Amino acid sequence: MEDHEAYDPRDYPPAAVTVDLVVLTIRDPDEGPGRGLAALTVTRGEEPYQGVRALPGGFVRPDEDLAEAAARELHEETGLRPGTVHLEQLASYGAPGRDPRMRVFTVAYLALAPVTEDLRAGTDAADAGWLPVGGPEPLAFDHDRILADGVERARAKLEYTPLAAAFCPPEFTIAQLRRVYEIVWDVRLDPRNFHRKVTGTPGFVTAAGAPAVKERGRPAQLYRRGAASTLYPPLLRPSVPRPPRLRPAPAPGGSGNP
Amino acid sequence: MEDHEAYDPRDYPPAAVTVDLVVLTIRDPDEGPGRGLAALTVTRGEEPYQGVRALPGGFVRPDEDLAEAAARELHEETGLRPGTVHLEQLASYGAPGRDPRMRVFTVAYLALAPVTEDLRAGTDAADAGWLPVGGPEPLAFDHDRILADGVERARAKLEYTPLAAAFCPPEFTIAQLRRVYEIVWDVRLDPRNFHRKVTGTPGFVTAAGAPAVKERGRPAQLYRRGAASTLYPPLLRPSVPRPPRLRPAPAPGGSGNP
DNA sequence: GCAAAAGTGTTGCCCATACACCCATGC
DNA sequence: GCATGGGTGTATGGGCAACACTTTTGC
Repeated sequence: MEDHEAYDPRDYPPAAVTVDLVVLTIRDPDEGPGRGLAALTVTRGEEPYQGVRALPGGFVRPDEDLAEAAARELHEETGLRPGTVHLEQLASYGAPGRDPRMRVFTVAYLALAPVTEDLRAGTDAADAGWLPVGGPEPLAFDHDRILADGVERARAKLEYTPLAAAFCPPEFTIAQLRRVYEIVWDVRLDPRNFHRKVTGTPGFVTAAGAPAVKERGRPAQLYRRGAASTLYPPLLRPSVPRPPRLRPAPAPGGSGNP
Repeated sequence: MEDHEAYDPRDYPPAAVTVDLVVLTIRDPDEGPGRGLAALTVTRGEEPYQGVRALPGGFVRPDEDLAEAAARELHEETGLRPGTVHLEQLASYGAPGRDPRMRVFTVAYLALAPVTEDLRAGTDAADAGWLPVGGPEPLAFDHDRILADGVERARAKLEYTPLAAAFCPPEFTIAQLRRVYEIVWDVRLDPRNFHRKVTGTPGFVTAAGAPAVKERGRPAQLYRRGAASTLYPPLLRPSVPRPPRLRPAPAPGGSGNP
């Protein structure tokens, strides 16, 4: 946009700007096999990559801001209304040749959808479906890279934001929330300490009036998402290996006291 | 890029994609007034916003990836070579009308430059200069918003990465590093605890051979940047007010023991 | 000696962990 | 009763803030 380089259309052949969506959800949070993170994908109907799964997305319209385009695409693909789900800008990708047809820049957005959402309500893409994250099937274009960036963003944000609740229905138990963390981080968390930590962090969750839901064992208290936008103190991933804290070494060449 | 919407040039009038740079540095780290964060700006030579300062930037060339374009612009504006400075993608902006001439999408990059760098070496923009962050002067287009996003990114990243060293010359003292934190976060840090914390975090800094530099008082040990890409444990901003940890309240409707 | 800055030792608090233990339900 | 899952109490260890104290220089 800066002007010390003039814009000459001959130097800059037509470029398209699209919005691609990384929509993540958690499947079968209580079941053993098949449970895990899944991403929304559509099967491409034409070349290139015909028949290959890709992230949903589309062109940014002339009257739209980027976030508006992302929200519109999300609604078209899933029927989810913005406000219901978390939606944030992820990153942009624009390597030459990433689409063989023309120069295409894409702005990727990350959305987190509740576990129970049914895709089929209002979707305009009947070929849409959830694809387990980390599977062997490669996506079209550079979408594997975009998906990996989205997953890593989600993993990191669970640490210092209450975003894990975005994977849960409006009312949820602490154990459900814990399973979100365990699945996304691929770790085991102590149920007792997790409970205390979550209920003790201001604004993370608020107790719902309904006292309990019954399945097996003692009924659990239901909670709703709290008002906080960041968690203090954060929940740090135990997966990162913690190197032993270094003793501040005496500086080399320093005048030690032998 | 997805294909369930065909691309029709009549629906999508020419769009340009640019890269804008938020280059931050710290001015006068030891002096009182005038010290603080500063951003690289250029004065616009033509309409719109003629004579107004703006972030440096330019068009992405057909054979360039986004990161390459950002590195090229950075070199053109400052003479800094990639590898010398930290450069990362920040966010993208594309509201309709943000440039009155045409639809312009911009991918912003954040760069952190050492304190002592002299701009004039190799710059092609003689009208470039450092503008104190937070001053009253508004920037052209939506660049105030982009700059604010860049500053917030830098503030947040100092917590869990060794990026503060990017503001320092190759060899620096712990006190210099502490002043970076104090300026960027606008807080006071205890010199003793900061020293212990930095030297005790694996990979943050490594002692340089040269024992000391003399100014006033006892000469300080010199350090270089370490190999770590993330800090564990992180240095948390004391500026965020810490609400008292909640006692996990007995759930309402729960069967308390009165 | 005195001021100034670098760097160390020490203490107390808070938090995270680990785990023993109690509570409430279905069968 | 017994299994199952929800939730609390408590001991232990470690990081961090606070601050007294020592070291090394310029004046």
